[in-house]
Amino acid sequence: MAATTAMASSGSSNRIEAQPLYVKARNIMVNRLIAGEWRPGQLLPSEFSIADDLGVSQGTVRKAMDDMTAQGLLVRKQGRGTYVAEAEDNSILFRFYRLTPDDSDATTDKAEFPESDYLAQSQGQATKQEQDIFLLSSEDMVWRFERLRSDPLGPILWERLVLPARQFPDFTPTTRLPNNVYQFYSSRYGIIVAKVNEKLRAVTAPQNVSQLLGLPDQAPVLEIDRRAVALNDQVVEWRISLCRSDRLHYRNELK
Amino acid sequence: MAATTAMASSGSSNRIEAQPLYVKARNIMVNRLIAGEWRPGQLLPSEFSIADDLGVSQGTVRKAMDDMTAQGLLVRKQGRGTYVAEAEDNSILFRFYRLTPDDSDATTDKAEFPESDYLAQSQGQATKQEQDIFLLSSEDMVWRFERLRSDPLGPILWERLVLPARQFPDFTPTTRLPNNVYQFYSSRYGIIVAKVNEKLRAVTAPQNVSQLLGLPDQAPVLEIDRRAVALNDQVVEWRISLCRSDRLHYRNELK
DNA sequence: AAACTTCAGTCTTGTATAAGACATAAGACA
DNA sequence: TGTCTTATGTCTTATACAAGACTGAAGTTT
Repeated sequence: MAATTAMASSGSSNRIEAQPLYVKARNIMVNRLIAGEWRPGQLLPSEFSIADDLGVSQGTVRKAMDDMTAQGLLVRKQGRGTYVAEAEDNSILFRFYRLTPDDSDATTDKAEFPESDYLAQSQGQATKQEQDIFLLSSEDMVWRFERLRSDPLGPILWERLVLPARQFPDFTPTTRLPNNVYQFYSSRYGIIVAKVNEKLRAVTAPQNVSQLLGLPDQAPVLEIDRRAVALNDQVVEWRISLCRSDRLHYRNELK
Repeated sequence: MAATTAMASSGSSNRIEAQPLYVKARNIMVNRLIAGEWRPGQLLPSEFSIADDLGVSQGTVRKAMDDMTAQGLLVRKQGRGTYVAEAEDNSILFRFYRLTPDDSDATTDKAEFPESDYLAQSQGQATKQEQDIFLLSSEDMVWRFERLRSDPLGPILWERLVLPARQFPDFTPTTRLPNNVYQFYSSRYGIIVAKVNEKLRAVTAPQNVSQLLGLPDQAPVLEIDRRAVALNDQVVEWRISLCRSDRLHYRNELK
């Protein structure tokens, strides 16, 4: 082991922080991701060189990376190296997309990713609720989108999407979100979405929505309230979707 | 290393199966769980003794166990040993229970586990659909339950539950399921539920259900179609729940 | 001369093992 | 009864080697 380095405390000092080396290593590396020092798609230094940098062995760095890989943060390729995951990796396009046509039974048989029609897009001051969600003050601005998403058979869902303006500085009232937003956040702004929290309810569709979706009046639809949170635990996106439930369902696998 | 054992192939035979030792070890151990050789709650032999048994090193066995622990199959306790997980471990009571009152915001603030009132219970021949789900023949029998589940504030959901009779030989028309069924399957029959697949829809409640739940006629409710699958990939439980969605929601966290 | 193949060297991640640290429980002993 | 010792577990770290992937030199063919 190296003589004197950042991590190798080695002095059995009276510091209370009894934390395994690989946990410290993981924290350091995750912080580099948060800080944007390592950006999505980037090739990381090799396990050996990181180990050398941190003053630990390759196995320890590797164990730290195990967690991050399992979490989907990193992607390893034997013989080539380890990359910061992009939203497209791992067929992760569908990681957060749970809607499936009723007929396709196989779990692997994925639906097409729906297209989007934009109904409205505007910037405005954050409402009380939005301030709570994004931890903003009353002067802060947010972007709001309304769009209708459809697959080849017709409209699937209506959704309202809110983003804190600060995180997306170069937006204009005419910039459209791409189809895969998390890929977009990742590649363009370096925002890594670590998880999303969803709340599902069954509600009766408002008249305008049921019309847009081509559903009868008072039809029941699935309401999905989703908050995407980044690695630093900040909410970076809030969306409410109203999904038709007559030919689609929300599929979930719990382990 | 031991001289000649089951796993240490060592012969460099022309078999194509190039599988890492730790994968083989994991398969062997999972099979012991499936076979019931190791039952839920049981203390496993130590990593060293298993390693000795399989003819590999402790580290390899440990790596195999890492996966199983992450999967929730095993529970490790430093200094004591490794146990086969019980359904109650890991506050796993709520692992498959995703319904939360609207007011409780914190993810850790768990709702009370609801009580059950049984409306019907009977044994009968498997329908076509049930044969498909459980891979049964037309003569095979199933148990069917109907129950109303309530929390202190009143009824929450109505559900119909189907079990293949073969798996639960000592059932009678009056035996009630305990509140935590997966704990029950595990401790009594050694059936380890590895995962559950759920399909969610928004539907209008049938009149009898809306009455039972105290909802207005035509109220939208959340329909949850759940299939619990055991370690051997067999479906061991099928249930359809209709949940009130006015003061509860289904919460999901995707990583 | 240009294009292709082969192969060795060197980089990477993946696998297996060993040794010691740390945690817990049970018996020895004052 | 309380403390110490010991045995037996898991947990952490390090090391050695295997296997995949790229690079470039050397040879071969066209």
